[in-house]
Amino acid sequence: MATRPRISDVAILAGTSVSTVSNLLNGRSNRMSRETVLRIEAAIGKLDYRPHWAARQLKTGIVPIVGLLVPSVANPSHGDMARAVEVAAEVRGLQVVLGNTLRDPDRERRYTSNLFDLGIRGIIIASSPFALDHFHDFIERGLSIVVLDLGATLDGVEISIDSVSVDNRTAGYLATRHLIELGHTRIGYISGATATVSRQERQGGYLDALKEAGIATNADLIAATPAAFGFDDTNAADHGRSAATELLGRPERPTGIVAFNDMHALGACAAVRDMGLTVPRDISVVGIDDILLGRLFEPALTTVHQPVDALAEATVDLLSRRLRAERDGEITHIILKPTLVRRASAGPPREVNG
Amino acid sequence: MATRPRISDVAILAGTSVSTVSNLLNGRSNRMSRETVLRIEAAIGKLDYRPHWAARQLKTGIVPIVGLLVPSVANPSHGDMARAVEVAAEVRGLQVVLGNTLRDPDRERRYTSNLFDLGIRGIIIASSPFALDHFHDFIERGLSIVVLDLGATLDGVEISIDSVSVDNRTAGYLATRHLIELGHTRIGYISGATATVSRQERQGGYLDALKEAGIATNADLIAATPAAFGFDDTNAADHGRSAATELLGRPERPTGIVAFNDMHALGACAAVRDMGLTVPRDISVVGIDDILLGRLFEPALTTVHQPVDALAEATVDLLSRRLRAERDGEITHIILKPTLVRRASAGPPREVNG
DNA sequence: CTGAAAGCGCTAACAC
DNA sequence: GTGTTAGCGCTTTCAG
Repeated sequence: MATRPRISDVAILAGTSVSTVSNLLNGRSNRMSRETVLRIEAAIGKLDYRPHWAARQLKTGIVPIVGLLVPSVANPSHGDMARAVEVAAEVRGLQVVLGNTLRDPDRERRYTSNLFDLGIRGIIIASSPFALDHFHDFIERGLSIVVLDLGATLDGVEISIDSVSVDNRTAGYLATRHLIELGHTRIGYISGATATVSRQERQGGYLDALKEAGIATNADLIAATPAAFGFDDTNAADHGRSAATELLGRPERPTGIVAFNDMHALGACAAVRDMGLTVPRDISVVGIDDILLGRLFEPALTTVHQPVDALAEATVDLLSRRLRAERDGEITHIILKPTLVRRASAGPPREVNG
Repeated sequence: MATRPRISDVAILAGTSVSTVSNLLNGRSNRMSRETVLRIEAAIGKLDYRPHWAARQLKTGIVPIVGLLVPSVANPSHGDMARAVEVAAEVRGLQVVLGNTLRDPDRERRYTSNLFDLGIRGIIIASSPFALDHFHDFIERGLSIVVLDLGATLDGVEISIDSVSVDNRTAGYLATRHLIELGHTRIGYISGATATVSRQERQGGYLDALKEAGIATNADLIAATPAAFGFDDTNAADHGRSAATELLGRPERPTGIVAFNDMHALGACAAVRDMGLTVPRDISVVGIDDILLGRLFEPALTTVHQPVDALAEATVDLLSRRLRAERDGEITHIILKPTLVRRASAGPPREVNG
């Protein structure tokens, strides 16, 4: 187990001092001659020297790691988001540590606290949390947070944390308008048990589209699983199935369903089948997210695409700039546009069909 | 931004010395009086003192973080595994840092190197790698590795790294025997482009079952996507679909298909539909893994269950004991038993049916 | 049973 | 443009 080279070894080999090497390492190459730079670089290469992060951290307080809090990576859409975040972080020399919060504020806090103790000063919350209060003291102690997947408002008030998200309202709008354009007039909206901001927004877009088309909204066409149904993110599809089953059991059932997300949509398709009906012949279903699996289902899921890679990229960029203190003060909200992806789960309503 | 309490603050408040506090913190409470212990604990509680990890690491070289390398968390089965590993690690006070390797040895090495530089000395490789050579120098430098999802042998030779896996051979056997018991005699086996150990093992179990039943094996009934088809883990279902399409296009096509994993099985179901056939009426499909999504599909996937939580638990336990140097020398291979889960994607073959 | 003191490897004043 | 040096917070010998 060869002992690793230290900065002093580099200095000796390069025939210079430790601080000069340190200066170079920290981007202050202008303070020394071109030749010195070359000598030091040669020495670093020769010794395969890598700075000791803990030692550096002890001094600077900085760790090249960011935390990523997701409800549950077991949910394919979060898994995909985690993958995208990791790619974006990697490019910037950051490692990602993962935490599944199950949307439990206690877990969120415990995780954040653990990460904070490790010296981590940047975390990404990849879900729209119910509230952010429980992070406030960490923020005051120097933690930077970027929320991924959240509108710019929380409970109607402007939030004071950087955020990146897709335009959820437009997403709900596009999904709904697509059904309207296909000829549907009785369109339902389903979601799971968790009252997230994005859910409200998507529902808002659904209502917008109906209004625009002059279709009266109807509370009977909106269904969500009850809170008692359990944790939404691990079993999102079950939530969708349950909500859709309820919706379809009501009088004057809809001919088309907009689901809060693709997993719910997939569950809704299962519910339609459960009743002996067919998608899209009897009931059309449109999801939101565009997860990979949607293409695999029969029928392939019509959905609204969320630009996952771009979202992740923007999020990590925002966070890493915060960490490098390049941006002080001003809160940034980045909102990306979703796009409709027409596949096979939505078609004209049956009445019009025949 | 209140400055955090240090060990000396605790010592002062407790009316003792820094080293005594440190001794207590490091489990050497026997070196001091009961009273001292109490006083120190009170002080720690009062100040809400938490040791500074970087400082500790600088001295001890230990970081309470383990790395987790998966091919791609975007793959639901890996996502679920990552979730399980994280839960197991959390219990032991360990954080998990995530890396998607895409099964690229270069990426595996780069990741490992990054984590090593951070002081991380334990990593879990949650996939059966092709080879482990590129980890050897890290192991020599003190890295502990546990491979999750790998048999005890690699290319037929006993591997010298701790491993935990399901009994892949039995998994393949159970899936195949199920089809045989249903009356199938022309049974195919499909897998993706990556020649992992687990794939070979599962295929071995498939062959075992055929042999046991006195059914001649037939190379025409085995299909895998070509390497050129691209990365298996992100698009596992596409691989399954492609391999199944090929298999079903051959003369004397099988009446039942065993897929290397559930994603492939789901892809195979899609392939069956592509041809205008029905699962399980025309073709039965059995997967291996038991991912959550399998229950959602129509028909619900018959599969072989892999005890994910137990696997993760065993893996983290092994690793954390290595890290605490509780186990020296002896290599451990833990192999857990899979079980068949009968659902709806496999039934009697059509000939027997009518 | 307790405490003083020497670093772990690095950074950033500050002095030359 | 380059080098000296005082710590960052902790652990751990080693003396008392």
